[in-house]
Amino acid sequence: MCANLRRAARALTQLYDEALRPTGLRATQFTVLQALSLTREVSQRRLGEILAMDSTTLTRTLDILIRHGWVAKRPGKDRRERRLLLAKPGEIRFESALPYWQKVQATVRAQLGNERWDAFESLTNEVTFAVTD
Amino acid sequence: MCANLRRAARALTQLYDEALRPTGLRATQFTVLQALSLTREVSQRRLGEILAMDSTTLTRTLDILIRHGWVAKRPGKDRRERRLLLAKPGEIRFESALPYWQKVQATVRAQLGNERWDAFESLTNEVTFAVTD
DNA sequence: TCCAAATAGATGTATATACATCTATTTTCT
DNA sequence: AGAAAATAGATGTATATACATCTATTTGGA
Repeated sequence: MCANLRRAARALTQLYDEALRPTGLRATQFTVLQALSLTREVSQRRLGEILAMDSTTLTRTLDILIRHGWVAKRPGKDRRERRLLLAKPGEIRFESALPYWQKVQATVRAQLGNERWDAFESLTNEVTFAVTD
Repeated sequence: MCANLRRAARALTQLYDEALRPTGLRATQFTVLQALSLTREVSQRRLGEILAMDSTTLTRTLDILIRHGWVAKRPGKDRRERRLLLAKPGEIRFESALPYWQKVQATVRAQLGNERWDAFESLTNEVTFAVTD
Protein backbone atom coordinates (compact mmCIF):
# COMPACT_ATOMS: atom_id res chain seq x y z
CA MET A 1 0.00 0.00 0.00
CA CYS A 2 2.79 2.34 0.88
CA ALA A 3 4.41 1.62 -2.47
CA ASN A 4 1.16 2.23 -4.33
CA LEU A 5 0.61 5.47 -2.53
CA ARG A 6 4.15 6.67 -3.08
CA ARG A 7 3.94 5.77 -6.74
CA ALA A 8 0.73 7.75 -7.16
CA ALA A 9 2.32 10.65 -5.28
CA ARG A 10 5.35 10.61 -7.59
CA ALA A 11 3.17 10.55 -10.68
CA LEU A 12 0.84 13.27 -9.50
CA THR A 13 3.68 15.43 -8.24
CA GLN A 14 5.32 15.34 -11.65
CA LEU A 15 2.06 16.53 -13.18
CA TYR A 16 1.64 19.36 -10.68
CA ASP A 17 5.28 20.38 -10.84
CA GLU A 18 5.00 20.53 -14.62
CA ALA A 19 1.83 22.60 -14.41
CA LEU A 20 3.39 24.97 -11.89
CA ARG A 21 6.69 25.33 -13.74
CA PRO A 22 5.77 28.72 -15.28
CA THR A 23 5.20 30.03 -11.76
CA GLY A 24 8.62 29.11 -10.41
CA LEU A 25 7.06 27.10 -7.58
CA ARG A 26 7.31 23.40 -6.86
CA ALA A 27 4.18 21.62 -5.71
CA THR A 28 5.51 21.38 -2.17
CA GLN A 29 6.40 25.05 -2.07
CA PHE A 30 2.99 26.02 -3.38
CA THR A 31 1.46 23.92 -0.62
CA VAL A 32 3.45 25.65 2.11
CA LEU A 33 2.56 29.09 0.79
CA GLN A 34 -1.07 28.03 0.62
CA ALA A 35 -0.99 26.79 4.21
CA LEU A 36 0.55 30.07 5.33
CA SER A 37 -2.00 32.10 3.43
CA LEU A 38 -4.72 30.23 5.32
CA THR A 39 -3.19 30.29 8.78
CA ARG A 40 -1.79 33.81 8.65
CA GLU A 41 0.85 33.17 11.31
CA VAL A 42 1.99 29.87 12.81
CA SER A 43 4.87 28.25 14.57
CA GLN A 44 7.00 25.82 12.63
CA ARG A 45 5.83 22.98 14.83
CA ARG A 46 2.17 23.71 14.17
CA LEU A 47 2.79 24.03 10.44
CA GLY A 48 4.48 20.66 10.54
CA GLU A 49 1.42 19.17 12.20
CA ILE A 50 -0.88 20.63 9.57
CA LEU A 51 1.23 19.24 6.76
CA ALA A 52 2.13 16.01 8.57
CA MET A 53 5.70 17.01 7.89
CA ASP A 54 8.62 16.61 10.25
CA SER A 55 9.61 19.91 11.79
CA THR A 56 13.21 19.47 10.68
CA THR A 57 12.05 18.94 7.12
CA LEU A 58 10.29 22.25 7.33
CA THR A 59 13.49 23.93 8.45
CA ARG A 60 15.04 23.09 5.08
CA THR A 61 11.95 23.78 2.99
CA LEU A 62 11.38 27.10 4.71
CA ASP A 63 15.02 28.09 4.24
CA ILE A 64 14.41 28.05 0.51
CA LEU A 65 11.21 30.05 0.75
CA ILE A 66 12.85 32.57 3.06
CA ARG A 67 15.85 32.86 0.76
CA HIS A 68 13.44 33.84 -2.01
CA GLY A 69 11.82 36.37 0.27
CA TRP A 70 8.45 34.63 0.11
CA VAL A 71 8.21 33.75 3.78
CA ALA A 72 9.25 35.64 6.90
CA LYS A 73 10.42 34.08 10.14
CA ARG A 74 10.01 36.00 13.41
CA PRO A 75 10.76 35.02 16.99
CA GLY A 76 7.66 34.25 19.03
CA LYS A 77 6.81 35.30 22.55
CA ASP A 78 8.09 31.89 23.53
CA ARG A 79 11.64 32.43 22.44
CA ARG A 80 12.13 28.82 21.39
CA GLU A 81 9.54 29.34 18.71
CA ARG A 82 9.79 30.73 15.21
CA ARG A 83 6.61 32.28 13.89
CA LEU A 84 6.16 31.94 10.13
CA LEU A 85 4.14 34.19 7.92
CA LEU A 86 3.67 34.87 4.24
CA ALA A 87 5.71 37.85 3.08
CA LYS A 88 4.26 40.18 0.47
CA PRO A 89 6.30 38.74 -2.44
CA GLY A 90 5.18 35.30 -1.35
CA GLU A 91 1.57 36.38 -1.39
CA ILE A 92 1.99 37.79 -4.89
CA ARG A 93 3.79 34.68 -6.07
CA PHE A 94 1.15 32.42 -4.54
CA GLU A 95 -1.73 34.34 -6.08
CA SER A 96 -0.15 34.39 -9.50
CA ALA A 97 0.29 30.61 -9.25
CA LEU A 98 -3.32 29.98 -8.28
CA PRO A 99 -4.71 29.80 -11.85
CA TYR A 100 -2.11 27.22 -12.84
CA TRP A 101 -2.96 25.17 -9.79
CA GLN A 102 -6.69 25.44 -10.47
CA LYS A 103 -6.14 24.34 -14.04
CA VAL A 104 -4.24 21.18 -13.15
CA GLN A 105 -6.72 20.41 -10.37
CA ALA A 106 -9.55 20.67 -12.89
CA THR A 107 -7.71 18.46 -15.35
CA VAL A 108 -7.17 15.68 -12.83
CA ARG A 109 -10.71 16.03 -11.55
CA ALA A 110 -12.07 15.67 -15.07
CA GLN A 111 -9.85 12.67 -15.68
CA LEU A 112 -10.98 10.91 -12.51
CA GLY A 113 -14.58 12.07 -12.37
CA ASN A 114 -16.11 13.93 -9.45
CA GLU A 115 -17.01 10.84 -7.48
CA ARG A 116 -13.61 9.25 -7.48
CA TRP A 117 -12.00 12.62 -6.87
CA ASP A 118 -14.08 13.13 -3.75
CA ALA A 119 -13.58 9.56 -2.61
CA PHE A 120 -9.85 9.90 -3.09
CA GLU A 121 -9.74 13.10 -1.11
CA SER A 122 -11.60 11.44 1.77
CA LEU A 123 -9.39 8.40 1.72
CA THR A 124 -6.10 10.26 1.64
CA ASN A 125 -7.24 12.27 4.63
CA GLU A 126 -8.42 9.21 6.47
CA VAL A 127 -5.11 7.51 5.91
CA THR A 128 -3.26 10.56 7.13
CA PHE A 129 -5.30 10.77 10.29
CA ALA A 130 -5.39 7.03 10.85
CA VAL A 131 -1.61 7.09 10.84
CA THR A 132 -0.80 10.31 12.66
CA ASP A 133 -3.12 9.67 15.62
CA MET B 1 -5.09 16.94 -4.20
CA CYS B 2 -1.39 16.63 -4.76
CA ALA B 3 -0.78 18.05 -1.31
CA ASN B 4 -3.26 15.65 0.28
CA LEU B 5 -1.71 12.72 -1.48
CA ARG B 6 1.83 13.72 -0.58
CA ARG B 7 0.83 14.25 3.01
CA ALA B 8 -0.70 10.78 3.21
CA ALA B 9 2.39 9.35 1.56
CA ARG B 10 4.65 11.04 4.12
CA ALA B 11 2.57 9.77 7.01
CA LEU B 12 2.30 6.24 5.70
CA THR B 13 5.97 6.11 4.76
CA GLN B 14 6.96 7.01 8.29
CA LEU B 15 4.83 4.15 9.56
CA TYR B 16 6.31 1.65 7.12
CA ASP B 17 9.86 2.88 7.63
CA GLU B 18 9.38 2.50 11.36
CA ALA B 19 7.98 -1.01 10.94
CA LEU B 20 10.82 -2.01 8.62
CA ARG B 21 13.56 -0.47 10.75
CA PRO B 22 14.61 -3.81 12.31
CA THR B 23 15.18 -5.13 8.80
CA GLY B 24 17.59 -2.40 7.72
CA LEU B 25 15.42 -1.56 4.72
CA ARG B 26 13.58 1.64 3.92
CA ALA B 27 10.10 1.36 2.44
CA THR B 28 11.38 2.40 -0.97
CA GLN B 29 14.19 -0.10 -0.89
CA PHE B 30 11.84 -2.87 0.14
CA THR B 31 9.64 -1.92 -2.80
CA VAL B 32 12.49 -2.15 -5.28
CA LEU B 33 13.59 -5.52 -3.96
CA GLN B 34 10.00 -6.70 -4.12
CA ALA B 35 9.68 -5.55 -7.72
CA LEU B 36 12.90 -7.35 -8.61
CA SER B 37 11.80 -10.52 -6.88
CA LEU B 38 8.68 -10.47 -9.04
CA THR B 39 10.26 -9.56 -12.36
CA ARG B 40 13.40 -11.69 -12.02
CA GLU B 41 15.44 -9.58 -14.43
CA VAL B 42 14.62 -6.18 -15.92
CA SER B 43 16.22 -3.17 -17.48
CA GLN B 44 16.41 -0.01 -15.44
CA ARG B 45 14.03 1.72 -17.81
CA ARG B 46 11.41 -0.99 -17.43
CA LEU B 47 11.76 -0.99 -13.67
CA GLY B 48 11.24 2.75 -13.73
CA GLU B 49 8.03 2.27 -15.69
CA ILE B 50 6.76 -0.30 -13.22
CA LEU B 51 7.44 1.98 -10.29
CA ALA B 52 6.50 5.21 -12.10
CA MET B 53 9.92 6.38 -11.08
CA ASP B 54 12.29 8.43 -13.20
CA SER B 55 15.12 6.32 -14.55
CA THR B 56 17.70 8.70 -13.15
CA THR B 57 16.14 8.38 -9.72
CA LEU B 58 16.62 4.66 -10.00
CA THR B 59 20.29 5.14 -10.78
CA ARG B 60 20.78 6.62 -7.30
CA THR B 61 18.46 4.23 -5.48
CA LEU B 62 20.03 1.22 -7.15
CA ASP B 63 23.53 2.47 -6.33
CA ILE B 64 22.68 2.07 -2.67
CA LEU B 65 21.21 -1.40 -3.14
CA ILE B 66 24.18 -2.48 -5.23
CA ARG B 67 26.61 -1.07 -2.66
CA HIS B 68 24.94 -3.31 -0.08
CA GLY B 69 25.26 -6.25 -2.43
CA TRP B 70 21.50 -6.74 -2.60
CA VAL B 71 21.11 -6.06 -6.31
CA ALA B 72 23.32 -6.94 -9.27
CA LYS B 73 23.67 -4.92 -12.44
CA ARG B 74 24.71 -6.63 -15.66
CA PRO B 75 25.07 -5.30 -19.20
CA GLY B 76 22.26 -6.39 -21.52
CA LYS B 77 22.47 -7.67 -25.05
CA ASP B 78 21.65 -4.10 -26.02
CA ARG B 79 24.79 -2.58 -24.63
CA ARG B 80 23.03 0.64 -23.63
CA GLU B 81 20.98 -1.32 -21.17
CA ARG B 82 21.71 -2.39 -17.61
CA ARG B 83 19.87 -5.51 -16.53
CA LEU B 84 18.97 -5.58 -12.86
CA LEU B 85 18.42 -8.64 -10.76
CA LEU B 86 18.10 -9.57 -7.14
CA ALA B 87 21.36 -10.87 -5.72
CA LYS B 88 21.28 -13.69 -3.19
CA PRO B 89 21.87 -11.44 -0.15
CA GLY B 90 19.07 -9.20 -1.44
CA GLU B 91 16.74 -12.13 -1.67
CA ILE B 92 17.57 -13.15 1.88
CA ARG B 93 17.18 -9.61 3.13
CA PHE B 94 13.87 -9.21 1.32
CA GLU B 95 12.48 -12.45 2.66
CA SER B 96 13.49 -11.69 6.20
CA ALA B 97 11.72 -8.34 5.88
CA LEU B 98 8.50 -9.85 4.57
CA PRO B 99 6.94 -10.57 8.00
CA TYR B 100 7.52 -7.00 9.15
CA TRP B 101 5.92 -5.72 5.97
CA GLN B 102 2.97 -8.08 6.33
CA LYS B 103 2.47 -6.96 9.89
CA VAL B 104 2.30 -3.26 9.09
CA GLN B 105 0.09 -3.95 6.09
CA ALA B 106 -2.29 -5.86 8.34
CA THR B 107 -2.27 -3.05 10.89
CA VAL B 108 -3.18 -0.42 8.37
CA ARG B 109 -5.76 -2.67 6.78
CA ALA B 110 -7.40 -3.24 10.14
CA GLN B 111 -7.35 0.47 10.86
CA LEU B 112 -8.98 1.37 7.56
CA GLY B 113 -11.25 -1.62 7.14
CA ASN B 114 -11.18 -3.93 4.14
CA GLU B 115 -13.51 -1.87 2.02
CA ARG B 116 -11.64 1.37 2.27
CA TRP B 117 -8.35 -0.46 1.92
CA ASP B 118 -9.46 -1.98 -1.36
CA ALA B 119 -10.99 1.28 -2.55
CA PHE B 120 -7.81 3.10 -1.73
CA GLU B 121 -5.71 0.58 -3.59
CA SER B 122 -7.91 0.97 -6.67
CA LEU B 123 -7.84 4.73 -6.51
CA THR B 124 -4.11 5.07 -6.08
CA ASN B 125 -3.63 2.85 -9.10
CA GLU B 126 -6.18 4.74 -11.13
CA VAL B 127 -4.49 8.01 -10.32
CA THR B 128 -1.13 6.59 -11.29
CA PHE B 129 -2.40 5.34 -14.62
CA ALA B 130 -4.56 8.39 -15.29
CA VAL B 131 -1.44 10.49 -14.94
CA THR B 132 1.21 8.36 -16.58
CA ASP B 133 -0.77 7.62 -19.76
C1' DT C 1 13.57 28.70 44.32
C1' DC C 2 15.95 25.47 41.60
C1' DC C 3 16.67 21.60 38.99
C1' DA C 4 14.95 17.81 36.02
C1' DA C 5 12.01 17.05 32.24
C1' DA C 6 9.88 18.58 28.29
C1' DT C 7 9.63 21.39 24.09
C1' DA C 8 11.09 24.18 19.72
C1' DG C 9 14.17 24.36 16.30
C1' DA C 10 18.91 23.82 14.07
C1' DT C 11 22.46 20.84 12.25
C1' DG C 12 24.80 16.54 10.50
C1' DT C 13 23.90 12.89 7.67
C1' DA C 14 21.55 9.76 4.61
C1' DT C 15 18.07 8.63 1.37
C1' DA C 16 14.41 9.96 -2.26
C1' DT C 17 13.27 12.44 -6.19
C1' DA C 18 13.49 14.65 -10.84
C1' DC C 19 15.19 17.75 -14.58
C1' DA C 20 18.85 19.23 -17.86
C1' DT C 21 22.48 17.66 -20.05
C1' DC C 22 26.00 14.43 -21.41
C1' DT C 23 27.88 9.92 -23.52
C1' DA C 24 27.31 5.56 -25.63
C1' DT C 25 24.69 2.79 -28.44
C1' DT C 26 20.99 1.36 -31.49
C1' DT C 27 17.43 2.38 -35.03
C1' DT C 28 15.65 4.59 -38.91
C1' DC C 29 15.70 6.71 -43.18
C1' DT C 30 17.69 7.80 -47.49
C1' DA D 1 26.36 1.95 -45.89
C1' DG D 2 26.15 6.27 -43.47
C1' DA D 3 24.16 10.06 -41.09
C1' DA D 4 20.26 11.76 -38.31
C1' DA D 5 17.12 10.55 -34.76
C1' DA D 6 15.95 7.99 -30.91
C1' DT D 7 16.99 5.44 -26.71
C1' DA D 8 19.41 3.87 -22.16
C1' DG D 9 21.75 5.40 -18.49
C1' DA D 10 25.13 8.47 -15.88
C1' DT D 11 26.18 12.88 -13.86
C1' DG D 12 25.50 17.71 -12.04
C1' DT D 13 22.44 20.12 -9.39
C1' DA D 14 18.49 21.28 -6.63
C1' DT D 15 14.73 20.15 -3.73
C1' DA D 16 12.16 16.86 -0.40
C1' DT D 17 12.31 14.08 3.47
C1' DA D 18 13.34 12.24 8.18
C1' DC D 19 16.14 10.58 12.14
C1' DA D 20 19.72 11.32 15.78
C1' DT D 21 21.61 14.61 18.21
C1' DC D 22 22.55 19.23 19.75
C1' DT D 23 21.36 24.00 21.92
C1' DA D 24 18.22 27.23 23.85
C1' DT D 25 14.29 27.91 26.40
C1' DT D 26 10.24 26.92 29.11
C1' DT D 27 7.59 24.10 32.44
C1' DG D 28 6.68 21.17 36.40
C1' DG D 29 7.63 19.42 40.43
C1' DA D 30 10.27 18.92 45.10
